Amino acid sequence: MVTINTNTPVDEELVKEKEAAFAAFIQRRGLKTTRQRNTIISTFFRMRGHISVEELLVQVKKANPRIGYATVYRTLHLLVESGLVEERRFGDGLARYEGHSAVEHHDHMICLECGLISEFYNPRLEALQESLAEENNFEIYRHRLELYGVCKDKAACEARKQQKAARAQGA
Amino acid sequence: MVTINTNTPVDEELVKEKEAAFAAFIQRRGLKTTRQRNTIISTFFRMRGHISVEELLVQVKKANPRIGYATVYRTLHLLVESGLVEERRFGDGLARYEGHSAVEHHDHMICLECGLISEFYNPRLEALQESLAEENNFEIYRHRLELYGVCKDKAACEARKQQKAARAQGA
DNA sequence: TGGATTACGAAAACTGTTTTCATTATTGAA
DNA sequence: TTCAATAATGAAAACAGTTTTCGTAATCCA
Ligand SMILES: [Mn+2]
Ligand SMILES: [Mn+2]
Ligand SMILES: [Zn+2]
Ligand SMILES: [Zn+2]
Repeated sequence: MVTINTNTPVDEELVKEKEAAFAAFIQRRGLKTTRQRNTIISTFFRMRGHISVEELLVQVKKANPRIGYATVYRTLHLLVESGLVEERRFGDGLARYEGHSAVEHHDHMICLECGLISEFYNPRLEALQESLAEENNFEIYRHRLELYGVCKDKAACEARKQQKAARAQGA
Repeated sequence: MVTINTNTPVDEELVKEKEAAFAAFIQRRGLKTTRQRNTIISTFFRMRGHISVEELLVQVKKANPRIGYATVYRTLHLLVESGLVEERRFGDGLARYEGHSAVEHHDHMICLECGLISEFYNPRLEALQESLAEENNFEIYRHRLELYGVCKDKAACEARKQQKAARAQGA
């Protein structure tokens, strides 16, 4: 298993690449380059994790308070269409977005106590899914696997939970 | 792999068992037995597949047109709480419900062309997930795995698609 | 630089679901 | 059997997240 580390700082090189890739996409589609879209994508790519529209908007407004959420929604759709970003839904009723990690595809473990989302990738798991699809005469385009449960490290889990509560209080 | 067959007729024995189990749950919780709830659950348990609220309400109204969707929603929540029914979300934005099949837990393959949902269960897959969780110091409560793709049997897939379109037209 | 085209932002609309609230039904005790 | 107390119902309003509308503003190519 590969467990994907989310705590490393954001790689500026990579961000620049993604910004360029998005610019190319905009070009290709005959769309226009705008101040707002640039602000939104450069904010987004510098954030970590699985980001909700709300969370993104808060950050975006720090750079330009006049940007509204319609534009954020619209830009996120473009990011998804460009293939640079994936939409996730972990069952709390809101869409979350993530730029691709180092590993192209990955699945998730979600702690129901502290909210920690761990990412993992396992080739045996992927292969097994393929073979099950094969048996059923089915061709897989994409899949989603989410493991819901709790951290076994209760101390760390509780600490994250506290931290989260404090943040919610302050906000 | 076990592929679960959804085309067999509903087992009346099993339905009666489920109705009894729900009655027991209602009792245990100190809730009241009502005409509406009985209608809703007996309708639900006689339907097959992954049923949306809308689909259920249509059938329920045939037995009692005065039943509103608030009661259907409320009863479905009770069914889920009772453990007799599971809620599913396959990404089309609406909740779907299913009574347990022969196999307690199962995962899904969803055809993006014809909408066919195949159910499967594979112990190796389950075990692999457990071992991945173990490696990550995580305890799984539940999981969801969905494979999205297309049927390889194009003829059968197309036929289902046509049938679906015809049904939508007629409704 | 003009002018067709695209994007923006605020607000309204939409969708699936939940809640409210006045009314009705169920239930266990008298 | 009544009789409350309690819970459930149904219509409509509220809700949350997201999408659409529409008048105005920005972009960008000839
Ligand atoms: Mn992820
Ligand atoms: Mn199923
Ligand atoms: Zn945790
Ligand atoms: Zn198909």
